[in-house]
Amino acid sequence: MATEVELSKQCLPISKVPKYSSDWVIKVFVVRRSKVIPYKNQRNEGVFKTLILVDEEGTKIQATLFNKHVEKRKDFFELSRSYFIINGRLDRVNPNYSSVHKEVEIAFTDNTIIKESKTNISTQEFSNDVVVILVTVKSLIEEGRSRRREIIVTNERYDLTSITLWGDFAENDGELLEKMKYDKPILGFCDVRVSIYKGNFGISTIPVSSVLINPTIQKATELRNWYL
DNA sequence: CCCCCCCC
Repeated sequence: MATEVELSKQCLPISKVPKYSSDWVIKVFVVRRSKVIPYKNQRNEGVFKTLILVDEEGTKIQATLFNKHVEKRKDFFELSRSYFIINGRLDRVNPNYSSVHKEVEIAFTDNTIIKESKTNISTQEFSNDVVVILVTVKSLIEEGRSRRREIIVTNERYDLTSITLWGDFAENDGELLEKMKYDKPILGFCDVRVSIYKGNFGISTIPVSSVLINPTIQKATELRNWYL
């Protein structure tokens, strides 16, 4: 197994990895990890899990673990940790499903090697991010299978803004934020949707969104300093 | 190889 230093030298940014190739090393930071989701249709049955990863340039990419890879890779991809991915495969995104990257996503093969890195990537900025301070967390609303939870946030101009968390953002992240709300955490939202309801500007999560809690990025530090 | 993309 190559060392951390050797792997770092071989690393390519996602933007430079040749498309549809499977001989490369990237280093990514985990911004989102779904739970294990079972599926069943006419052709296939199994489980999958999706990840959203970001590299040092701020390029985000989705990765899907299918079936045996869910179990095989279960000790990897903790939130807010960095990993080397060696010899994964870059596949074209399936237009039927949402993906955070327009063209490609990562698939895992039997030849793919994952190695945790001891140093986090030094990303200062994620593409499409909104950095705010948490003000209030409202309660979870369940309607049928739908789950949503509204939170109120602010920026340094005191623009109070409503963000609606959907699905597992409402359940998992929402519950975590409920517990942390008095600490006034800084939140980084990536790839969210802007909406106008009754003349009010608001934000909603979508399935490709990610939420970073107290991210170690410049904008978060500036906002924290403003608040203190 | 794939579930969700929504609401007052």
